[in-house]
Order: sequence, then structure tokens, then C-alpha cells
Amino acid sequence: MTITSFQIAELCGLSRGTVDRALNNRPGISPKTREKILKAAEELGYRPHFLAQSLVKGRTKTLGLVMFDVQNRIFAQLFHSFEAEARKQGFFVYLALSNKDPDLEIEYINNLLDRKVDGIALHSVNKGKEFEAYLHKARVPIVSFGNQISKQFPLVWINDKVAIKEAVSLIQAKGYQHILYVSPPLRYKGKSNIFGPEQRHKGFLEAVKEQAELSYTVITEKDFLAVIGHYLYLPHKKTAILCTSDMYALDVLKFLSSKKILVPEQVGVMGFDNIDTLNYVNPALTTIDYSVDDIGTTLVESLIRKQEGQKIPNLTTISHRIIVRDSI
Amino acid sequence: MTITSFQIAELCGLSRGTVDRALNNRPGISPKTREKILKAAEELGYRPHFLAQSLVKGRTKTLGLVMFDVQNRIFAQLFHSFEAEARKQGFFVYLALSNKDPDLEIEYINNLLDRKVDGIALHSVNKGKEFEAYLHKARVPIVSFGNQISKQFPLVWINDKVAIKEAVSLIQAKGYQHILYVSPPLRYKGKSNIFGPEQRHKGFLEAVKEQAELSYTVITEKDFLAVIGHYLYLPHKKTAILCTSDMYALDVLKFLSSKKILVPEQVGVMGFDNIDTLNYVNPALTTIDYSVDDIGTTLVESLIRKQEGQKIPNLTTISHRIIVRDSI
DNA sequence: CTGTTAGCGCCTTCAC
DNA sequence: GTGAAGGCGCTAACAG
Repeated sequence: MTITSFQIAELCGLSRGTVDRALNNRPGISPKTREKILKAAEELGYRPHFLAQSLVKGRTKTLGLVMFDVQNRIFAQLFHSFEAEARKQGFFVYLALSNKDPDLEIEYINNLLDRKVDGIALHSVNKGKEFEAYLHKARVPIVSFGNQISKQFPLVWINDKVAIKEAVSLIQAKGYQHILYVSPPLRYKGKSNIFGPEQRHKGFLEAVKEQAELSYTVITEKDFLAVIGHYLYLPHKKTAILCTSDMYALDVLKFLSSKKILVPEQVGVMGFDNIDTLNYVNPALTTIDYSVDDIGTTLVESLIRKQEGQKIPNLTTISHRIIVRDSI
Repeated sequence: MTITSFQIAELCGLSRGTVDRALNNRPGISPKTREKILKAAEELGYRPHFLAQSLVKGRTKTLGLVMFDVQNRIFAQLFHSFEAEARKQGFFVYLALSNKDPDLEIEYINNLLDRKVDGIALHSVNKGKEFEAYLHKARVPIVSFGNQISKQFPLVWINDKVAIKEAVSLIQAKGYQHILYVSPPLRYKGKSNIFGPEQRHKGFLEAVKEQAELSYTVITEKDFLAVIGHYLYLPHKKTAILCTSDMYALDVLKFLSSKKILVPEQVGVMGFDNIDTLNYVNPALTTIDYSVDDIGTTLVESLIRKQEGQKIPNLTTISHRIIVRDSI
């Protein structure tokens, strides 16, 4: 049998209204009866009914986090900080994994909305006017990360363009003459939201345009290793492989190792994200680091602020930096 | 403005009761009016209010998953399968990370209970009579994994004892004479719930007892690398390092590599869990594999079955197997 | 077949 | 300072 505020009221010979005042620290009640009520609540082991509270208040103290998956350590870390910050603020989080399936993503968002979450952080695969219109109908704050949805929705992320440009500069400075740019998501161009990868791609193209000496190949195949293998056997210039995620870079390193190709002696490799897995691989991977914890924390803060009616910036840029290690 | 079943009733000139029958496919309504209502609902874009529904039904279609963290890939994978299975069954999941903090774990469980989740899967750090009594008061199914709470609560996990025994057999068969057994959680003995590590430890002790030729050292220090370093410089027998988690094994491999100690030539190393990170490290780590996906799926199934009033097994053992690679 | 009623447990005016 | 009443949106039992 579950204890309701009514039981307390009965026990104390008071009304539910008064009990509520005591329980929620509201004025208009004598210290004495407040004491009495709180004591009774304590003794009965009273716990407010969250659903009933939410129903009447219209707020659930719950946030939704929708992202691709949690295979890539960077997103696991993101969740970690998101969850920690949410907890600090008294929120719980629904973690929904879309597996990059647009329909599933919509289904999840629908469900989160039905469940009246107070905000949604979204790494979207959907995009377009229709999707935007859909999101606009949602009555709760939505902030994005990774892929921008549109200028209408706040984005918390790094400056992908600049980051890649810096990577290219480094590669060029190290004397490389050719770059294999590995970004499989680009093959979804026009199909799903790949804002982030496209930003990086743009940055890349701008950078190589500025460096006339650099030639390049953009690899978007899912089986990028096969393509890389193909290029490496051609007579070539000093080549670096620039991967838009450490996950790809790890596969590349493994592949090169299996082909007995030395890194960085024969070919350079660079990653992106600085995931903690890199601690364990050889050679140490040069990559781009940023505080994914800041992203998680900022997402939560933005969501809560916006829900409280405050203005939040449309774009929050998290800083990044290149970490030079041994692979390039 | 949000659409309620009342709006539909008004629009159709019917009562909410009738509308409800149509919406929930219940008998006692003419096909014609049902049609009419469903059409109206469609047009208005009606969505049932989840909280109100849950409040009256007493079920929330939500599961809680409480675990240490998601740093260790094995738990990230576990969440993946848990979430996927939950979604299939129409459930959402609250993921709560205790960071191995007993108080935080309790706080989370309290919150989940307040939120009336339909079940909780728990990798507990708490234990003891008091904790059990506390959990028993919970009106929802609770199943455990990793660490058993007590015989009263179902456990879904592998047979840790047998797994370690098999590992020792392998090590012995490979001609090793000394084992450094690395299990830092053991130092929490008596303080927090380390059922899983203790099972492994027991299995280990039984196994070495059966193999008189094998000597061993149990390392429980947090800074286990320092201890390992110490032992390796002593005159010694052919030594293998048996780690109770791939995470430790990765650190060990890195440490040995930094000391220019060759694996397996100079010392053997073995892990536990077969996390996918192992794909990227050298030498390839010999480890113990099991289907963590099965664990996640089974946890969800058990929770739902139990909530539906069915009996569920007190112990579900997931099979494991040793994967021999290059490190031992 | 359909409408009415009484909750689920809590919060929030409005009177007294 | 306290009580009574209405409502959040939906469901379920009971009438008609």
C-alpha cells in the first residue's frame, strides 16, 4: 500500500492543502503544524508521487538524449558528462540510440515528446524543412550537437572547419605531399544529415586549395580500407591519411600494420576526437582533441536554461587543439 | 494548446468514455463511431498523454538500468543491447551511472522507484541485509548482473568461477609456472559488493590448488602496475599475468611495452571480457569472451516477464569461451 | 452501444 | 493559518 499525502492529512487531522504547504515549504502555515506534518511524513515513509506531480506541474525533470550509438567512445564520454550534469540539476535522462536510422530517430523523438521530457539533446540524422517544422511543433527546448539541424536550433559543438584546416596545415608542415581524406559519412550526402562531416570536408577543401603543393583524394566509401590499399600501391608522393574520426584511424592503423606498412615512416595517419582508446595503440596517434565533457555539460545547461525561459546562445563553440604524437 | 481526448469527444459530440474505447481498441462500440473518432483524432493530431496514462494504469513502460559507468566498453555494449530490446518491447530506459558510489546508487534507485519504473536492472555496489530489505520494499522487479545481491534476486551473468578456472588451465598448459592475478576490486572486500570479482577469485584459488606446480601472487592494489613491475624484476619462474578485465590487461600491455618487456616471450598476459577495443592492440590479447548482448537482452526479458507476473529463473548463466590469441 | 461517475495523487486558487 | 473545491488527462466500472 502506498502512502499518499491524503494519509498524512488524515493522520494529522488536517486537509491535503495544508499538508501540501508543509511538504513543499510554502508559506501560510504555522511552524507547529508544519513540524507535525513533516514528522508524520517521515514516519510513514512518504514519497511524493512523481507522475502525479509531473502531471499537474507540466514538468518531468527528465531530459532526452538522442544519438547514433555508444560504440564510439566519444559518445559514451558525452553521455557520461551529460548524465552527471543532469543528475546534479535533479534531472534524469532517457538515452535513445537511433543507430543512424532516420525513422527510428523520429520514433524516439515522438516518444520523448509523448513522455513530456523537459528538453532534448539531439545528434540528428534527419534534416530538411519538414523535419524542422516537425521539431518546431515540439513544445520543449531542443539543442543539437554534431550535426546542425538549422540555424533555428542551438548547436553545441566544435568548429569542425577550423579544426580540419589546422590538421591540413600540420600535415603540410610535416612535408607530406598527398592526403587521403577519409570520411565515409560523406556518402550520405543529400540523404541524411551530415552537417558535421560536411563542415570538415569544406574546411579540408579550402585548406588544400590554399596549399597548391598538396594533392589529395577524398575517400567516402564504406570500405575505405580497400580504397586506401589501392592508392598505397600506386607510385605516389609522401602520403598522409587524414581520418575524420579516431575510429577510422584505428582501422587504418590496423590495416597498415597487417600490410607491414610502417607509420609514420611510409605513410602518416591522423585521427579526430582523441578518444581514450588511443592510450593503448601503437604508434601513438596524432589527433584533434576537444572537451567532450564540456559539450555534454553545456547541452544540459542550455536545455535547462531555455526551459526556464532564458535566452541561450545559438552557437556554442567548444575549443579544440591538435595533439601531435607519433603517427604523422 | 494540447489536444486531449475531451476535445475529440466534443468535436464528435460524444463522451470521453466512448472516445477512450475507440482509441484503445476496446469492445463495446459501433464500427461507425469508432471510425469517426479515429479520424477526428488523426486530424487533430491527438497523442495520448503518457503521464496521465501511466498515472492511472500504474505502469510507465520504463526500465531503469543502474551500473558503474560506461567507460568500460563491455558496459557500453550491454547498454546497447538492453536499450534495443527495451525499445522492441515498447519500453524506454533510464540509464543511471553510479560511479561505484554506494550512496549515489541508492539515490538513483530511490529516484527510479519514485518515477515508478516497471523494473530495474542493477549492477550493484551495495550489499547486505539492510540493502536487501530496502530492495524488497520496492514494488517492482529487480534483477542483477555482475554482482549478485543475494539469492533472493535473480542474477543474469556468466559463471565467473568456471571461466577463471579454464583460464588457469590454459595458462598451466602453456607451461607457465607463476601467475600474477590482477583484480583491484578485491581490495573493497567487506566494504562494497564485489560478488563477481570474488567468484573469480575463488575460482582462481581452487584452480591453483589443484595445480601444485603453479605458484601465484594476488594483486589487489589500485596501482597494480607498480606491483607488477616489482615482481617482474625479481628472479622468477615463467610468469603469466591474469587480469580480471581487459581494461586492466590493456594497461598491463602498455606498461610492459614501455618497459620493453616482450609479450608473450618474456611474460604472458590474459584478459577478460573480449571488448572490441582489443581489435586494435598488439599483441592480440588472449581473453574470455561471452555474449554481453545476451545479458542485456535477457535482463530486459526477465524484467518484463516478472512484471507481467511470470516466474523467472533465479539464475541465468550466459556461456563463455576462451579466445586464444597471441599474448599468452 | 453510449454516457456518467469516480478516481489515479498532487497542486493551486479561493474562501473562511 | 487552514479547509474546500477544481483540475491535470486518462481509465474503468457502472448505468442506461
